[in-house]
Amino acid sequence: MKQTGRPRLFDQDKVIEDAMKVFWEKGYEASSTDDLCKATGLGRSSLYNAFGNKHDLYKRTLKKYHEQWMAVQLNILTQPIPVKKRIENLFTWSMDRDFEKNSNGCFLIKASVERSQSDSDVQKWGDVHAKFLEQTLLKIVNEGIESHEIESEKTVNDLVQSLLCSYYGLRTLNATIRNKKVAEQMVQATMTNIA
Amino acid sequence: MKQTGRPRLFDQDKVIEDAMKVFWEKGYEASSTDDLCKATGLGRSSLYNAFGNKHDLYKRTLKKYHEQWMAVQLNILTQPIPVKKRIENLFTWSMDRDFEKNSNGCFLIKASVERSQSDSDVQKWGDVHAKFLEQTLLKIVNEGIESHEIESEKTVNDLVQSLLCSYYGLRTLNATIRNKKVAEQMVQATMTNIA
DNA sequence: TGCTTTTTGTAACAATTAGTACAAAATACT
DNA sequence: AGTATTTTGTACTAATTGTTACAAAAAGCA
Repeated sequence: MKQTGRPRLFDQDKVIEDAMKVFWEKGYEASSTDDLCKATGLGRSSLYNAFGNKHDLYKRTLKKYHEQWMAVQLNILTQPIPVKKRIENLFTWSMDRDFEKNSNGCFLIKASVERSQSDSDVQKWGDVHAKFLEQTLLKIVNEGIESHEIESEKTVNDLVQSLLCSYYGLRTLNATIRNKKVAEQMVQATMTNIA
Repeated sequence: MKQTGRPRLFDQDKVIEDAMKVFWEKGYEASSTDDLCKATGLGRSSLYNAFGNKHDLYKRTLKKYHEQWMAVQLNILTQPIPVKKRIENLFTWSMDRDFEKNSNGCFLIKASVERSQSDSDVQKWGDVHAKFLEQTLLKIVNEGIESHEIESEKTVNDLVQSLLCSYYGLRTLNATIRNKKVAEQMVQATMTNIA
């Protein structure tokens, strides 16, 4: 179903991705519409015509981020390798992202800490992302218990909650301490909890 | 040593505290100098005359926050009660702060996630606060091991890193999920790791 | 009483902010 | 070719931003 009217000169997905980088790096408040225009290459008219306003565009970036990384994390956690190794891979993968050049950590964590109190869209996507991770971990920890890969006196719930907590802690500390050696120790320390 | 000149009509400490609330709630970028004037009751002249500029005032609030809560946390962790109970108290105390009305979590965590990448003062105080917590935990976990209160095959370091990670994770998740029941479960799950 | 010093209130500054008005441009359909 | 529809570029808005200028006010000291 082709549209009538002048065709767009830009790729919508690419623009959302470019805008995401701006919000990710600077945060919502510190990102000006001018920054967004420059980063996306769009003029103000095109940006407002296509996305409504700054906050609507922000929402699109949150959704896109969630969908992208949910897929990646799900992939890591469903590989045909031992459960513990998969979990460790999730942690080392996150750590590697956190220590890439110009990394700003996890966009959704940053957005949640900055704004979830005052922005229900941020609240929603932060929540969705955390719940997804929790459910996925629950599934594979159960898998590990059934296959006797994981043997623990703790309940499945305790194991999962503790892992989720460590995951968010690692990513937050990586933004604070910024020391890869320390991060690696934390991953190892976390793994001892599902020994 | 009394100063010459017109005396101040305000209490410096009170002003820093009021300004802290603004930065804490809105973040640095979203806090306008007008917000700061209104919250502190000072005119623009007085504020700039006394604190230089917005960022210098921000620095004062970071320092004050660190010093205040460091004292509280240290007090919790050095009570004459079992080590495990002290650690649990640190977690429940933090959780209670996170679920107070209009809570914005830990100011330093929020500031670090928002700005530590681009603001060396935030970086510094976030780092100092984390290191303080780490060192204090190290001291009392050692204490717990020597008194045989804590018996674990894990190294002291692993225990401490895991606790620190869980602490930051809990506080970050409390900003994201905002569910006290879940938070309580996480504290319990964390405590099973130093069983 | 004057002189110095500091604080205070008012007014202003240039720059930036998010968002809009409007006409020209580019397409599809008739 | 002409019309409808959408996108685009330029210019603009009104409000807000952080910061400063300056004179009046309030104290100590001579």
